Amino acid sequence: MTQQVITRFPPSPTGLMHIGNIRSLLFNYLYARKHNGEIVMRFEDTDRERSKQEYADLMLKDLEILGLTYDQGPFYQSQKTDRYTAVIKQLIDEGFAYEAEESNDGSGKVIRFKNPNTEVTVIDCVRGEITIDTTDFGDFVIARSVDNPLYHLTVVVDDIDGGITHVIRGEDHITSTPRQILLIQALGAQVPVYAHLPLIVGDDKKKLGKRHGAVNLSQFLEMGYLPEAVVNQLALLGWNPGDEREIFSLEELVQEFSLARIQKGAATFSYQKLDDINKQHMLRLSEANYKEHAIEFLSDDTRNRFNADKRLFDKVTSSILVERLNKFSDVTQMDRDREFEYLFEKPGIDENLMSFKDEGFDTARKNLAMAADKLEQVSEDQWTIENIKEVLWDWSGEIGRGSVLHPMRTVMTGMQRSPDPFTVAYVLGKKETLVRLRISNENE
RNA sequence: GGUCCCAUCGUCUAACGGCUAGGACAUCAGGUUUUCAUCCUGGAAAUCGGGGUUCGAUUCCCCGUGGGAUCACCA
Repeated sequence: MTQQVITRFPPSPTGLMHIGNIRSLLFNYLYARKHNGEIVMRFEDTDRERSKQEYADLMLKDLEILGLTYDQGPFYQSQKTDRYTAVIKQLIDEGFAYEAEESNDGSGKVIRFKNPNTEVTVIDCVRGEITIDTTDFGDFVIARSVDNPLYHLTVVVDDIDGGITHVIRGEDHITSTPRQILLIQALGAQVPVYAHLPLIVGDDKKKLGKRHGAVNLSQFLEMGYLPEAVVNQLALLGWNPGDEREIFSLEELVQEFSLARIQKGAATFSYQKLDDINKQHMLRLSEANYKEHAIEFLSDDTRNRFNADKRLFDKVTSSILVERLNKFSDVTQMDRDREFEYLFEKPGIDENLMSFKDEGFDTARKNLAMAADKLEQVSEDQWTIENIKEVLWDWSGEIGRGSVLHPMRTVMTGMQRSPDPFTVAYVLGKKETLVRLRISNENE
């Protein structure tokens, strides 16, 4: 048996969880789970100024939402200073590091690593061997003082202490890898396997950032995207299963994942593709789950009205929403456009709207009366879209479908554009449908 | 600028050196449809350029061009 795989989630709690962040964590997750390994959760919070506990808490919550579980931690580097201090002292004692006199703020000293100025070769799963001359780095700083360590030092110590076997991270870390390898060698530890992921970029090909729009998970959730869709999209940015499948749950991704199928080139984030992936994940949802999400995106007013008639919302969801939504926030837009209004209130009579082409209102009214008579014959318990359509289809074909269906749809909804009349009639129910179709009575 | 990385349709990508370069999203056209949405069918659309190696390069090598990352007492 080979060595147990251990990967890590090492975010810095200096802000909200970022898409690029999540992608790195996701790949660490997929690789570890695929190989029955473990994942260590740790916060790299040595920057005392910028790190905040609240960010750490929010990040943990995001991981939970995404389903990215870990096996150890969360650990906080800020709580391990004794260990780092010991390592720094050891490095100094062994001549690998030294205290330098200068310091930015003019006070105190700084700890520098004594660079052996050698060439270091990084063996990377994605890119092969990358050789870099470390002379360029000079004697880089590893700590502000013996008890105030910096990133490169803490990463290396934690990876060694945690027995991390695979470091999977963004390509932006590639040039700092040789520095870390130098430290690992000085500490006499084993160098992990590296995999540097291609960057996710915006339309301008630059690393995805705030200026490109939404980048935080919470923003995507607010826009009505499903966490599993975000995960799916991120996995496909820089990786593919080797065949033409595209829709995967997290579990399915674990099954298919392989470092060998990671791309080298940067990938542009696409909302259009996300929409498509999201829609397909929405269709995988159970009806109960679907409704739960959809109702969240309604205005309070509309939500209350639907809550008062759960059966109505069931019908709307299964016959209208599933057909029309790409993401759940689309219901917010529909709501704003008053596209649910007709469900609760009978729209006023608009003679122009109801007249099909140049047939005029009288024809419309006559056809509506006939349609009502036909529908009268469908019993309450047979009131389905299929049955409604069957009763009207052939007959309306004889006198012109538009002449019947257009007035019917508009008299029920009051809208220029709407779902088809059969669906609308089904949702409204038999009684209400007939009331709306029989306009003659009230006008005379 | 130094160092490093990368390069297939607009976008994400497939193609152990060998079919007409395949799929998805987007787009366009046609069809179904009273409308919108959906759905069906079809189309257009790519190997950055130049040299090699080879019987044969998207694929391997070199040069160029382009893009990106990184050069902190941030992570």
